[in-house]
Amino acid sequence: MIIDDPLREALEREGHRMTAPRRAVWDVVSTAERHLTADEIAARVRAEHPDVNLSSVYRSLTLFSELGLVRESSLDSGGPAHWEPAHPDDEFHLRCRRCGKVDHHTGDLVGRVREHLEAEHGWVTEQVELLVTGLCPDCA
Amino acid sequence: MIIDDPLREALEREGHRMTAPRRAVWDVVSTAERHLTADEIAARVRAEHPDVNLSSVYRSLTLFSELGLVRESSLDSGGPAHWEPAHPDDEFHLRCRRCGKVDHHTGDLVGRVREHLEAEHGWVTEQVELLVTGLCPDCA
DNA sequence: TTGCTAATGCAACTCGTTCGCAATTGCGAT
DNA sequence: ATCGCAATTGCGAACGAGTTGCATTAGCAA
Repeated sequence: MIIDDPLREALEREGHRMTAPRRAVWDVVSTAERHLTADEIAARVRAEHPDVNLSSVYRSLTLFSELGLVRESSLDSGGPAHWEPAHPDDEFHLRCRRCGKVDHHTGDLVGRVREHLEAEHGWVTEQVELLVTGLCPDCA
Repeated sequence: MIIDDPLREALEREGHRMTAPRRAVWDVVSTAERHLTADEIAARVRAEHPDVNLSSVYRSLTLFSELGLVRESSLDSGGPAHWEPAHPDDEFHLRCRRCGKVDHHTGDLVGRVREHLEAEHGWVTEQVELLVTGLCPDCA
């Protein structure tokens, strides 16, 4: 018995249909060990569902991001976008310049940005994206 | 008499030639009141130099970013990249969701990220990009 | 001024992503 | 159950930002 199905819940909440492509895309993204491009997602989806089209993958991802299930992060400008399950935005990205690895890191920095901007400058903070590029412990 | 010419200095330092298109692109970017796309830069350049090609604008911008003169920031994933003069990276971006305005803001947050990651986690921080999306004081 | 090479203009091309449309399919109503 | 219709899909064509190959032009050192 499935006790927690965020995809089904989110779809029903907004009146969208549960379909095989959507299920498959969600399974791939939500269990991926790293950020995937749309192409990579399509490839993994097709291992089980060979007929799923790339456009459907894109459409699913777009919908999921509107539903708050996934997040698009264009770490390298120019290249294809990468997708990851949504996470609280006090988590940020660490990208290693040499090996390309992307880590997540959690800190209170994002919360501090929010407080500071709101109290001192009147900005209402909705989303914070923090990307740190450098060398990971292995490559340093 | 020109007392400070970062473009000429940077070009000479690495053995590149000073050309009319490069001069014009640099003038536009370095005096722009906001971040511009390559297309917008080309349009402004052509007001004075109608023959400058879009590819030359792209090539100039790519070179300038290697020289550390400009920075590419892909604030909206999907859309065209925006370009701005390079600035110290303890300055970060505030983008208003409603009016689209992009402000700069300086704080010690970026420095703190750097220290924390280096001391506690062994990461060598080279570049920090921080983008805050929300509502500016006018739109809130 | 000359000569060599970097840089340019132009057009064709790449590639990630989107769109139009006919065929399919989920799912609420019957 | 099954019907009917709108949502969703697959497919291919289109789109737009950015890049590249190549013949021509033009810096700049000698």
